[in-house]
This record gives sequence, structure tokens and C-alpha cells, in this order.
Amino acid sequence: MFSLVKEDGNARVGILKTAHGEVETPFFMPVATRGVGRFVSAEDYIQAKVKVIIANAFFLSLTPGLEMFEKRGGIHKFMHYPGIIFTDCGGFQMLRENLLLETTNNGILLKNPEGKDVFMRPEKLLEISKKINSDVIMALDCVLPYGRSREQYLEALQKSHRWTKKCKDLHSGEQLLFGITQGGTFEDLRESSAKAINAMDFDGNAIGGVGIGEPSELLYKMVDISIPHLNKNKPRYVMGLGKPEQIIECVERGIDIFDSIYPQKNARHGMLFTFSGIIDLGKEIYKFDELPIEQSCLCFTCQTFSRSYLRYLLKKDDAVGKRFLTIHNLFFMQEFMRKIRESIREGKFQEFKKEFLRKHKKMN
RNA sequence: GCCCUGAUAGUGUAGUUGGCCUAUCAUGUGACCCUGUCACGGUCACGACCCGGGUUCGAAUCCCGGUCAGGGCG
Repeated sequence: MFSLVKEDGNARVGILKTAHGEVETPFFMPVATRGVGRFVSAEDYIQAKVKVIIANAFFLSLTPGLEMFEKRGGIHKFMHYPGIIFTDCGGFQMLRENLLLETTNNGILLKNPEGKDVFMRPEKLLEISKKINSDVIMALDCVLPYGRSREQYLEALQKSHRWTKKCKDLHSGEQLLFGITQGGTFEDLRESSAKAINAMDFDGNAIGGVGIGEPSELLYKMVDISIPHLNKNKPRYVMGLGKPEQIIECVERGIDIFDSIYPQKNARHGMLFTFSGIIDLGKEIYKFDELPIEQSCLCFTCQTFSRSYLRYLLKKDDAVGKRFLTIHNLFFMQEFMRKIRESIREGKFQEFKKEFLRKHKKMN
């Protein structure tokens, strides 16, 4: 399932094997909550060299509905994407006030914008996930917003561990199952959660409940505390991180998997990542600029369009423009991760990191 | 040449029985933000009463003159 290929400090390159092929870690997967990424298609993913995406079991169970997956033979055929697909569990939706109704000892009552409320519990999650037939199932966790009390995090952690364990007990078959740690920003809770989840022996271990408003230093601290207790021979995943500098800091600490809406959402608003720094395409200086976003970039957008045209589409609020901008950031993230892996393989991760961070700031 | 109508941020506008206008809204520009459901998103800042004179305690608002624009008549 997972094997290490090379280590450079705590950073490592590995291979994750799934029912739909294998992928090198560390990798970044874009978010396709309802089986589609905003403004991009499965074709766009392929062209942008995206090997893995993450969808959401909760939302997929609402529409198109589970019968669709049973009839079509799972999510891969349904959305016509041949790569690896993770599915998230619905735990993160606890942070959305408009979705969370309540939590009980057994699960989460979520508001369904399209019909009857859904009680998400381990049994239901696994039933859904089996029909969707994703490659990796994220076990059900209990997530609290940043800034709650220790008592609240402790109570949530007990629920989280109960649900996660239940998922593990119920699980069987070819799909991989990852557990998720919690504990807010409390060091002792993070440590005990990492130990508990690790002991449940999942196919991979995720750190959850971070990147939700806490300072980056606190995030790194939580990762530092968790890592020593998470089996080195299994993939480690920090959920929800999409800022390149956070990703590279976490890779340095031994994290293998990332996901986020961040690169896509910001692309649509004119923030483009390049290896020379961050471009804000909204700036007037790009009005008559015939250069691509990034001259060395091989993505479809950079090979085809000038910044001035892309800026024009951005200002026009045009959906096609949003697609082009998204494609660039998707491609950038894949290139970014590829370069990280290459540097680890060559034993030059530190140099790469230093050089990347030196350039990785806002241009203009 | 005469008459009528109008003139408010870069653009389009609200206000025009005088005070509550340090002037509305949209767009624009600038800054910051966006992290396991991503709205064509959010927050903040910048930016205007055509010019001159008058009435009045007080004028974007009323009066006079001018300029410009549109329309009408010669």
C-alpha cells in the first residue's frame, strides 16, 4: 500500500498504491466536493497532471444519489476521471454553521440543503463510500472550530476516536481507510490523539482540525507533536492545507499528502502562483502585458494566453477565464510537488525549500 | 441668432418643495483576505455636486451671468 523510496531529513518520497493505480508522495490533491472541481473538468485535471483528487462522501450521497454510483460502477466512471480519488467524510462540515445541526455520541446531524437532514455516522459513511467506490476513505472525525476550550476539544476528541474506531471495525475490502487525529491546539490532546489513531492501524494517518484560522506557527507545532507518534511506514496527511509555504514546511516535518481549495479559489480571484513569486493579476500593470503568467510554465493557460487577456477575463468575471486561471494554479501545485519530490530524491530538499521560500512572496 | 432641457467620483447614477448631504448605489482603482462544501466571494480605503456671482443663519438644491451638451425654431 505504501512504501518509502527515499528520505532526506524527515522529508520523504514514497509510493502509495491504490485500486486505481499508484502515486508518488508527497502529493497535493485538489478538491472536487461534488464530483467536479469548480470550473474544471476531469480532462483539465488530466492535462494539468493531477493524479489524485478528493471528493466528499456526504455531498455525493445527496446528489446525484447513491443509485447513480451503483448503476455507473462508482465515482471514477461517473465523473470520467481515471486517477485516484479520496473521499472526505463530512466531519469538516461541522465547521459550517449552516450545515451542522448537532452532534451525538454516535455521529453528526447535518442539514441537507436538498432534502431530509442526514445523520452521518460511521455505518452510513462506510455504506456510502462503498457505493461511491473511492480509493481512499477518510474515517469520520469530530471537528471543532479554532479557539474553543480544552474541555470542548477533549469531549470532541472522545467522540472522534469512537467514530474513527467504529469505521475501522466496520471496514473491509480493497478501499483504503485513513484515520484522522484531532485535539485543537492543545499539545497533550494532539499527542494522545496521534497515539490513539496510530494504534488503530489505519492504511494512513491524517492530522485534522488545522488550517482553520490558527497562526501557522501553532499549526507547525501541532504537526511536530503528532509526527513522532504516527507510523513512519504509513502515509501521513495534513488535511486542508493549500498554501505552498505551509505545504513545504509540513513536507520537511514528514507529511506526505495535502489537499485544499486554496489554489483554485485564489486563482479565480486573480492570485496566481509561480516559481518567481505570487502574481496578483488584478493589478493594472498587467493590462497590456503580452507575457504569459509564467514564462517557463508548460500549462495549457501559459502556453496559450497572455496576462493581459487573462486579466481582461478576470475583470469581466468570465467563467471561461476562471477555468484558465484555475488550470494554471492546478498545474503549478503539481509542478511544485514534483520539484519537492525531486529535491528529496536528490538529497537537496533543504536547498530547494530555502530557494523556494526566498522567491515565494508577492510580486509587484 | 432665439427658445427649451440638462450638467453630481474615471464611467453610469440617487438626491433637486434649501438644513438630517462631512452627498446614494453600481462599476472602477488601491490594499488586505480566502485552507478536508470553492458562489461570478469578503473587508477596508480612494474618488464628484460645470464655472463665476447673488439670496440666505444655511445652497448640489433658489436667482443671475457664463461655458458645454442634446433638442426645437429661424
